Amino acid sequence: MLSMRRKVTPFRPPARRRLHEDVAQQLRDAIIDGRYRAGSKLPPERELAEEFRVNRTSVREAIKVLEGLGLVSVRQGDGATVQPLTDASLDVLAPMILHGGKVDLALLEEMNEVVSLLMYEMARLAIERFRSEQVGELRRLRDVMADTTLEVEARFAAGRDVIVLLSDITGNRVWQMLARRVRGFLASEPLRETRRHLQRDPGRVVPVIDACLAAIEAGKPKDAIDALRQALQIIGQPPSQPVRAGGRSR
Amino acid sequence: MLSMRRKVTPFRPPARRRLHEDVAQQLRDAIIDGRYRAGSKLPPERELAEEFRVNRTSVREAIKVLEGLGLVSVRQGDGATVQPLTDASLDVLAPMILHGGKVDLALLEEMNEVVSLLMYEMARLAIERFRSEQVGELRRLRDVMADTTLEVEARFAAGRDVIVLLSDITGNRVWQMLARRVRGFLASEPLRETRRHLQRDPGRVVPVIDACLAAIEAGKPKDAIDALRQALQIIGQPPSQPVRAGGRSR
DNA sequence: TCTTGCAATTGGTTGGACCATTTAATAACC
DNA sequence: GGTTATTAAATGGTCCAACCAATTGCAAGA
Repeated sequence: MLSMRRKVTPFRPPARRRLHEDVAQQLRDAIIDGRYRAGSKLPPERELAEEFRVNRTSVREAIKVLEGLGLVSVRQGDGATVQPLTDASLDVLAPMILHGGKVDLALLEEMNEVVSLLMYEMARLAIERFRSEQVGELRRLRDVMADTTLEVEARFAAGRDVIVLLSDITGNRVWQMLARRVRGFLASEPLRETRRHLQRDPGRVVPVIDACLAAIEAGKPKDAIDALRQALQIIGQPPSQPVRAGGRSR
Repeated sequence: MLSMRRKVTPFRPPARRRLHEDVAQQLRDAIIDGRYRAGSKLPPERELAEEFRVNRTSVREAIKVLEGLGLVSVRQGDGATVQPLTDASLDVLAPMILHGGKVDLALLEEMNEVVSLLMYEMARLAIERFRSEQVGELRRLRDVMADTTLEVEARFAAGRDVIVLLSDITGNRVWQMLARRVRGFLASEPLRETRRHLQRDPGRVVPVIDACLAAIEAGKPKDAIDALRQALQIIGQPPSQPVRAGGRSR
């Protein structure tokens, strides 16, 4: 039926990164894993530098990143104190969901509750403020998502772009910023890996888009919003069983 | 009638900050003000160091902060490229709303649309999942917000704590993280200044809380949610005219 | 016992040197 | 002349060593 197309470009981006990024990621994961508890202190910079076999500068830049994520609080003379994960930036959510190679399904579902509610409200506003000249781009993205001859990742990317497009339609800059953060979040490696694990299908939401487009063209935006609400019931809940179609063995 | 109590402690925390924080803030404001356009490049680190009269290290740490905020993208060999503000972290929203001493009322309203919808959905879930032993803390916060003998800022803080409390009641860690970010956002200096400018009243939402508490104790959570929805109409929209009562001249 | 002051710890800053990557100008080649 | 390889300049990344500044705890002294 649908041929699961192999990756055309099996290349991985070179893992060559900046030193402090590597250090920051390791420390970040250590905090997420609970190896450093909230309230406790990170080892002194000089000590970390020695352990990582790296200059103190790199450690400092790494800690600066952690501070920006709200994972630690740094005070001169005192050290870097680990903060509760609930106080951290949403940017750490992705590595929290997938850490140690395991998917935290409970957290994934909690994330789903928030994101789907968020996206529903945003889409609702977008439908109310829709202007006809914006329909073309939405239709184009829909076609990409539905095209099973394309790579899975490209189709997912189109789905994420729909989110950004809807935010642009709202004409609200805060929705625009939020949507772009959500896009980045969904495009992050941990979330991709999670989707691979759950074997999600990018075409899942195409019927919803079709229903909305049809309703809008029929001049019945209310129906489009209803279709969205119904979709929440479907998309909001991860399938209890992995999708069966086209299963890959690994 | 109600005596606008003067500040008991007129002390300001010493503005002694880390160098790179100051540099980061200046650069951040420059980007927000449009002095550096999206797509253009920041001056080289060495140049900035000279201009700021600081060491290159401090400039680097500042740029690292900007990178974490998504304001610039740094590539070795090439410089630091300014990113569109829509791609930045929500953490820059506060200084965007109040920059150059002026409040961007349009952006403030856009923020309000998003935040009030967000908080409404979260509160709705909280009401559905409410457990009786959690009512005490909510009532305590309500009393603080209603107590006009307290400092205005303390009453606002209680209001922000309500948000966090509601997120805890949902039992959803992502709502918890989101609520704490919102609290930090609302507690930021630009937002405080904005509230001072608009002369907002911390007691505004007390009737809403009372209505919800009453409905919950009456075993009618539906009514509580209805009260919330009605409150959206009131709170969601900033008053077109500044509040008249107790007006300060300046 | 309490206060004061000192010293150790730890983050913050500096200056300078050198490495790695990117870009553009330049030279070599066809 | 146009294309490709080379080189050099610009710029961020890392390292080193030293010193400054804030915090904390301990010890001496009142």
